[in-house]
Amino acid sequence: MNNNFKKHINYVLDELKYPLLDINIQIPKQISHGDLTTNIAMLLAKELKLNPIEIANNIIKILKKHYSEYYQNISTAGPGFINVKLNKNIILELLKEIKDKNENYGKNKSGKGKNAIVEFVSANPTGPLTVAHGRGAIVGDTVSRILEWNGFNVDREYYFNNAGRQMRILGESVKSRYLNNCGIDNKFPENGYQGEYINDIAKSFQKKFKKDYVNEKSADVFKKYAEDKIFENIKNTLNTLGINFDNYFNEDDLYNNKDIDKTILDLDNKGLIYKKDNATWFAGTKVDRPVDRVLIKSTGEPTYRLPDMAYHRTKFERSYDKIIDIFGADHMDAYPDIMAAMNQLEYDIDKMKVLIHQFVTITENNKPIKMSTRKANFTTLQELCDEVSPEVVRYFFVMRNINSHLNFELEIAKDQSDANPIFYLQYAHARICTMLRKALDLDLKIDNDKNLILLNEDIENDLMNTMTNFPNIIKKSYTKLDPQIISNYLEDLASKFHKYYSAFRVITENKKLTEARLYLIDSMRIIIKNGLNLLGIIEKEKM
RNA sequence: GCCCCGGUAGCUCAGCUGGAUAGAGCAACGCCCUUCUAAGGCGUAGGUCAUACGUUCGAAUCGUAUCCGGGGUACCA
Repeated sequence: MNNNFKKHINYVLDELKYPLLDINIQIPKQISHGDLTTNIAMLLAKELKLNPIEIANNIIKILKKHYSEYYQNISTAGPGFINVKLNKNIILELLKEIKDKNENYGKNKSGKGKNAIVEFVSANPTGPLTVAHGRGAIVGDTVSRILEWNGFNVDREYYFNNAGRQMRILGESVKSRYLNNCGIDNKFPENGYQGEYINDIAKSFQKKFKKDYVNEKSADVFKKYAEDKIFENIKNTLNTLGINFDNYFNEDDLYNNKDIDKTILDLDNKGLIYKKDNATWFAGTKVDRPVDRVLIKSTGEPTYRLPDMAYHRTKFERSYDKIIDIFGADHMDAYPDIMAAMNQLEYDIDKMKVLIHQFVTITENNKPIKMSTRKANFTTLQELCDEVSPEVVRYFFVMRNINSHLNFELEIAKDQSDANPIFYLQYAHARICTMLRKALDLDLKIDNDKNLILLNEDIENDLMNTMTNFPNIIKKSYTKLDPQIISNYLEDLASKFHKYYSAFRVITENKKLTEARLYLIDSMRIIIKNGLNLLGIIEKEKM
């Protein structure tokens, strides 16, 4: 309905020869203010230097002339708001859409025929995923789902590097533990990975190969073995959370197919490359970046920035219409250089959007747990999923704004019964299902749309307004690329439902009213289900 | 130093493309289960929206400055 109101206002502005400003439609906080409201008259007042109330009255006059069948009431209020109350039959038509579209209700086609790539997790296979990775994983997957609901074809991509120093240390760490376990004294590598999982991998290696490799000079065998084991572990964890990648992109490919060389060459042709102190530099300062950066070290090894640039190029070359990266705050510094480079290489960087999520702090009994893959003390994402359910984990990571630090109190997350909003949503869904089951037992119809006009309580009107706003919420979560919008909406909807449930009985002696209300709550069931599914959570029919 | 996030009720957070009386949950206190699931609802109490100045008819929301917390600032990823 939002959209119709917007269209109508637009038409009126045109007829009145007012400037066509961006029209902001809202659902008023107070029911008494009507179903929809706009502040357009006040915006125009500023523009035209006229009295806002007068402008509002002019708009209302034309609105009434053309569209009176849509609105029960149109009025101006306060400093110049235009409030409308919709005609009942308009709302009811919108309500019927919910059941018609069912599991597709809320989806739109704005991204139809367009391809999006979402890169997330991208953890190198040096250890199990930590809780900190979890935030990126879940935000990335949920953003992908939001894009899909808005019609995009989405590829989820995981970028990784299985070469380089960290991986070498990983191999050496496993080798050292293996030798120890075989009774051979040796020195553990400096900065080696100390986690218990290293020893687990070493033991598994020993079980498979016995003492075959005690005289092995290189650590490569161990590295490869560890990589496979760790990737298996990572994929299992992601699978637990319902996250599946379409593509794993190996950084190594960029070397093999010469993309790295080509990127340096092309940047050089733009005059952005120079040599200094035996290293190859990117002249960031020429393109509004604060400092120049080394792309190839004096040792001949590239820094991470270079393959990152070459990698992002492939995303543009692969013709994606939308390119989204999910990073943790610790990677903050790299991407503006990459954007600058892409811009210089004449790619349309408006297609690219980087979402930076802030840190996750894990506390246990209010004491922070330090997390480091290299040190031993960290909580893995898998452990967390095992302690609570994966669904609780998903919800926890999405219900906070990604720009805010997330305080993950283990005690609360482990406690399934308590202050956990996910149960509030599930409970609403389950309550509806119970009523529907009872209705079926009583041979009542839940699809009878003949008596919907009887839905006349304030809270019923409020519910219908909130429910039919769901498609707009999906659009908003897309324009803002913010999963939190969905969870906030669902909590609002569930709260209204629980109030309704307490205040009114659905199944009563009055059959017509009962069937109208059943129709209403079944529609609500669909929205809660769709919203939860969008967040990767399966609805519960019983609790 | 510079860059990026955040600072809203005792705690955890919504609200931030300026709008009508700043909202939830938890914790506290008091009510509501003969009636579709009390994992719920209702009520009470709790606020200098970090601070100051500015823009505006109107600022939690925008701008500038300051303070506090987190992150980044490598020829590490």
